[in-house]
Amino acid sequence: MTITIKDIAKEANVSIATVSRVINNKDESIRKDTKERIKTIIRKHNYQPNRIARSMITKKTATLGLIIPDIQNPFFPELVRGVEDFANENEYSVILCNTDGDLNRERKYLDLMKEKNVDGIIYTYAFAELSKPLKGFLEENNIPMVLLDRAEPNSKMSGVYVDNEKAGYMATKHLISLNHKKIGCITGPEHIENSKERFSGYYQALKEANIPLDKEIIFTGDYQMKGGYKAAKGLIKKEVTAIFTFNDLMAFGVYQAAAELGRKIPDDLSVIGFDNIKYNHLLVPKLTTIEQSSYKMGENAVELLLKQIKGTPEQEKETIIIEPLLMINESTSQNKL
Amino acid sequence: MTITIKDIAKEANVSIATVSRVINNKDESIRKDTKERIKTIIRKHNYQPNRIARSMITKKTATLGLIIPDIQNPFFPELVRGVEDFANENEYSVILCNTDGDLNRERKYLDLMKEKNVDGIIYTYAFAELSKPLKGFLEENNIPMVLLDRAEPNSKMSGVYVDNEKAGYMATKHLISLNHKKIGCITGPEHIENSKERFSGYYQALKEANIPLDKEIIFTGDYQMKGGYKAAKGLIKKEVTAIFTFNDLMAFGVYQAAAELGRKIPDDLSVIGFDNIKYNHLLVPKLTTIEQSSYKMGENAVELLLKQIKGTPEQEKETIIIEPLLMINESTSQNKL
DNA sequence: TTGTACGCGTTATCAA
DNA sequence: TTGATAACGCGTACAA
Repeated sequence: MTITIKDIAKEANVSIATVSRVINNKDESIRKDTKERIKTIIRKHNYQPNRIARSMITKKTATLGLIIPDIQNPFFPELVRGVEDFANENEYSVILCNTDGDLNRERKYLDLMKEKNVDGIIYTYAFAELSKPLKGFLEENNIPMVLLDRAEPNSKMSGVYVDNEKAGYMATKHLISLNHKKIGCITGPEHIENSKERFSGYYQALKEANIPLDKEIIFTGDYQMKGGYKAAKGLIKKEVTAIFTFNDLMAFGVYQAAAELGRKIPDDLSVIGFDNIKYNHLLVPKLTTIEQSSYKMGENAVELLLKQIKGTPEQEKETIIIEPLLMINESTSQNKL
Repeated sequence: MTITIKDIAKEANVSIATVSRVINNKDESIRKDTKERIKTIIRKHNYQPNRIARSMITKKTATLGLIIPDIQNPFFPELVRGVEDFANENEYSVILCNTDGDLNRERKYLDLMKEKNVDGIIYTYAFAELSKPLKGFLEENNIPMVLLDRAEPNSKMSGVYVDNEKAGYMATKHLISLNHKKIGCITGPEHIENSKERFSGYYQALKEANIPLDKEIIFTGDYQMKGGYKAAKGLIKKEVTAIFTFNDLMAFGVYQAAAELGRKIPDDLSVIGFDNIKYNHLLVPKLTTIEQSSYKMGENAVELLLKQIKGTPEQEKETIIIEPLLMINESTSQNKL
C-alpha cells in the first residue's frame, strides 16, 4: 500500500487541499506551523505524490519522447546523453525509441508517444522531406516537436542541425588545399537529406577549384562500415588520391579496404570523415574529420523543446544551426602525384 | 481537444462501458452490430485511449525504467537496444537513466521511477554489494527489478550476468596455453564486483599453471581507454609478454601505449580484452577478447522482468547466467621468449 | 446484451 | 488560512 495525499492529510488533521498546497509550494497563505507539521509527516513517510494522478489534471507528464534510428550507431549515444542530461536537469524524463529508419515504426512510435502523453518529442527521422508518418502525425496532433540532425528547411518546425553543406564544402576544400584533384566521395543513402547537403558542399568546392564533377568516383554508401569498405574498393581501383566519406564509420571501412589493397594512409590515400565520433582515436593514423558536437545538439534540442512546451503556441519556431569544425589529424596529407 | 471515450460513446449511442469493453476486447457479450458500429467510429476518429487515465485504474503504465551508468560507454548501446527491442515487442516503453555511477543520482532515479509508476526496473548499478541507494529503495518499495551485468550473488534478486570468474579464467588460460608466463593484468575499478570476479578467474588459472601471483604486474584500471593506456606503460616497463585487460576499451589504450613504445602486437606483446564491443574490428590487429552478448543480456533482462511483473509475487526470483565466449583473433600469439 | 455509478490520486475552484 | 468538492478519462462491479 503506497501512501497517498489522503493519508498525509488525515495524519496532519488537515484537508487534502492543504497538503496539496504544501506539496506544490502554493503555501504562502498557509500557517507556518501547519506547514511544518505537514512537511514533517511527508518526510517521515517519504511520501511522493503520484505523478500519474497529477498528470490527469495538469495534462503534463514531465516526460519527453526521443525517437532516433539506432542507438547502436555511434553517432547517437553522445547525442542521447546530451538530451538526457539536459532533460533531467529540468526535471524531465526521456523515453527512448529506436526506429531503424523504418517508416512503420516511426509512425507507431509517434502515436505511442502521443498516447503516453509526452510533453514533447525530439525526432530524428530517417528520410528526406517531411516524412509521411511525420506529416500525418502533425496534421492530426499538435505536440511540441523538435527535429534533430535531419534538417527540414522548408517547414516551420523547430530544429537543431549542422550546416551540412558548409561542412561538405570545408572537407572538400581541405583536400583541394592539399593539392588533391581526384577526390572520391562516399555519400550516405540517397534519400537522406544531410547526405544531399554534404554532397552539395562537395560539389561547390570542386566547382570553385575548377575540378569537374566525375560521377565515376562518387559512390553511394550506407553510413555503415561495410558500405565504406565496398565503396573504397571501387574508388581505389579508380586511382583517387583522396576520399571524403560522409561519416566516420564509413571511413573505418575505407581504412580496412586500403589496408587490404596495400595503400598507405595518408601517403597513398588521404581520407576525411564526418562526425568525429568518440572512438576515432582508435584509428591509426588518426582520422581527419568534420566535427559536429552531438552532445551539444542533444542539449540544444531539449532547450528548444522546453521553450515550445512552456511558451505560447503562437511563438515562433526556432532553428539552431551548429557550425561544423574541421578537425585536421593524420589521415590527410599533401598530394604527391 | 482530444477525443475521449465519452465522445465515442455518445456518437455510437451507447454507454462508455460498452465502448470500454470493445476497446479492451472484453466484447464476447456485445452484439456484433454494435461492436462494429463502435469500432468504425473509433477508427474514423483515430481514437486512442488515454493511457494516463487507464493507468490510474490498472496501476500499470506499460513502462520500464532502465538505469545504467553511461550510454556513452560502448558496452551499453547494444544492451540498451536489446532492452528496447524486447520491451517494445511486448508493448512496453523504456525510460532511460544515466547515473555515471553516482550514488545520489542512482537513488534519485530509483525514486523517480517509482513516482512515475514504472512497472519494473532494470538496474545496472555501479558498485559492489547491494548498493546503499538500492538497499534503501528495496526496503521501502516493492517494484519488480532485475539486476543487470553487476551480479548480486547473495541476494534473492533476479539478475542477468556473465560468469565473470569463468571468463577471467578462460582469458588467462588462453594466454597460458600460448606459453605466456608473465601475464600482466589491468583490472576494473576496485569496488566493482565484476572486476573482482574476473580477477578471481585470472588468479585461478595462474594457480593451476603454477605461476605465482606477481602483484607488480597487476594494475588497477578504470574501464576507460586512458586507464588502459597508463597501466600498459607501466606493464611494458615490467617486461610482461601478455596483458589481460578487463574490458576492450582499456585494450585500446594498451594498443596505443604499445605503439608508442615500439612494441608490436602480438609479436612482442599479446593482448586479450573483454566485452567484444562492436568496434573492435577497427583495431589492427583484431583484438582477441571475451564475448558477452550484451544485446542478449538486455533481452533476457526484460524477459525476467516481465515474468516478475506478470507473475505472482511469491514467484522465485530467477537468474540467467550468460556463458562467456573466447573470441580468438589476432592480438594473441605464442610466446617466443 | 448493455448501462449506472464509483473510484483511482491528484489539482483547482469556490466557499467558508 | 483552510476545507469541500468537482474534474481529469478510464475500467469495472453491479444492476438492469
